[in-house]
Amino acid sequence: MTEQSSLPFGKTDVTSEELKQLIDTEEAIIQAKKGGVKDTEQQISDFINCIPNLLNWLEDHGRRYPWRETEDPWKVYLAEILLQRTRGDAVEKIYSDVIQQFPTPEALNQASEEEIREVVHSLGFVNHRQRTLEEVGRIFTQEFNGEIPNSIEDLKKPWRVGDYSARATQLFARGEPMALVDSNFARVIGRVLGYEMPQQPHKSDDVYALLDALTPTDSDITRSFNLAVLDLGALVCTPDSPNCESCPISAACHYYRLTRMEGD
DNA sequence: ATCCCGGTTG
DNA sequence: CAACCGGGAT
Repeated sequence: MTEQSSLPFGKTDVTSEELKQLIDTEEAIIQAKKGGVKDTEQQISDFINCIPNLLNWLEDHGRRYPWRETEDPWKVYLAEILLQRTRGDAVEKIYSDVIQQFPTPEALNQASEEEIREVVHSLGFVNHRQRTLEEVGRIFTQEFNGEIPNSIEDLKKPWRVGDYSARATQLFARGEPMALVDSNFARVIGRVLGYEMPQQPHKSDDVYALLDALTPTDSDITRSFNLAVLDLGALVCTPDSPNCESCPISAACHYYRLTRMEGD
């Protein structure tokens, strides 16, 4: 059999015909129009046709982080907390230490404040992180019998665990199809579609509606799709000087067409 | 929906 | 000195 392994990137070998069965194109068009996307039907169609390229790019260029090699909800959840407003490379340096020191919610619950502060120190946001982790240990131990909750709502109970971290856990650990919205994601989608992003995209219901519609409703493809957009934003479609020449979806990119007309 | 916060690192 | 796989408070 050629059954593709799910980790680290999910399913990256997909045809655009398959994708069209898994994407709510009608809804995506409706939502895209709200963001002022020009020539909407064609733009969405072009984007979907480029997704296979995007997923192939991920297979070759995607970042391999340890939290992408597991579907253990605890390890994924901890990683998402550490990754809040923080570079992946910085988290990678301390990640194994965190997992070793806090292999379970109970272990975290037993840890001292100084112990927690020390291990996350290099990430910054030390006060945030300390309080969050303390609450995670206490709440998961006392209210959930040491288990990792299996709903967005419950995952958000500890202070400073919001939609992004909770959704990311359900997506990467439980395979629930849904879109993530972070700064990278918003920038990439905004540029490609020519969608006018609000100032805080991760709080916009419209943005979630658009991205949830665009996200393929298959566990392994949702995974690859989200990781691909994330890594594209971090490695190629960077904030100030995007490297459009090496972008796998420039053929469908509204921003790229603009820069070609102005530039060089 | 808007404003503010956070702290190490490259 | 901005940036970083956001979130709380108002």
